Amino acid sequence: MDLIFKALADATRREMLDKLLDQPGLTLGDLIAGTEMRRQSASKHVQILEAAGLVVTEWQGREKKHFLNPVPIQEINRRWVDKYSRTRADAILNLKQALEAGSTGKRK
Amino acid sequence: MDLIFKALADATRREMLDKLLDQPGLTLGDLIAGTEMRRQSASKHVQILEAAGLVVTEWQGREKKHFLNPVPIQEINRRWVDKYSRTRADAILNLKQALEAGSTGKRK
DNA sequence: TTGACATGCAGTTGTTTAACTGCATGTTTA
DNA sequence: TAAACATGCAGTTAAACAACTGCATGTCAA
Repeated sequence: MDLIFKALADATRREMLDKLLDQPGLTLGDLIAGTEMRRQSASKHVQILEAAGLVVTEWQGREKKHFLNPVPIQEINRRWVDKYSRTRADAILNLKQALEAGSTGKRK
Repeated sequence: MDLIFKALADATRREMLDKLLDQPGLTLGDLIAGTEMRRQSASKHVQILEAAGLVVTEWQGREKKHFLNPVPIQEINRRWVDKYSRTRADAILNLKQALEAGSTGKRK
């Protein structure tokens, strides 16, 4: 779970996932096309995404095709985001009270 | 958006959010109770959570009460997770083909 | 009004991270 | 089989991060 959150914490990696969502099967070369990034940097990012299970790869000859795996993200949604969406009524009430008290987060 | 993902990337901070979900209004002292962490470290984490909008605070005298704000997490769900949950059929097909080809991600 | 308390802010240090360069390995094609 | 190609792996470096210590500021209670 920690690996997934860490992987998603980087904007470059989120952009990679976006590309793979639109165009499944891109190679490493495809992924860096149009960017300033070196091949080796992108490769490291892919490793992190693979370790988190967010990207699955398949070798075809000398090319490595990359595919987005949406399951871990759905996992986050199910096991984590849902919990906070179902915020209990009293918690929301407390938050509202804090906000309505004119709280700015700054000490008076 | 980047601030939210970065804030969620740390396990300590996710635990803080869990505590605030269960017990709205905890102080900094409450948050570090039972942990090895120093007050100052926890304070830094809270700053990061506040900057991401995940935590809202209210001063009551010399105490600072902390509240979870579920809105940014719901934002992530709406603007980001949904996109990957609605993965297009052909993308899933491509992924399945990659997996069924016995791909281990390792070069043959 | 003074001492205990809750927190903030500044600075230090060790670890992690992300970029790079250089070289190695396996694959296709002429 | 040799050259061009796609990628991997190792090592370096600079920036970001997370923990700490020490000191300052504002609040409560005797």
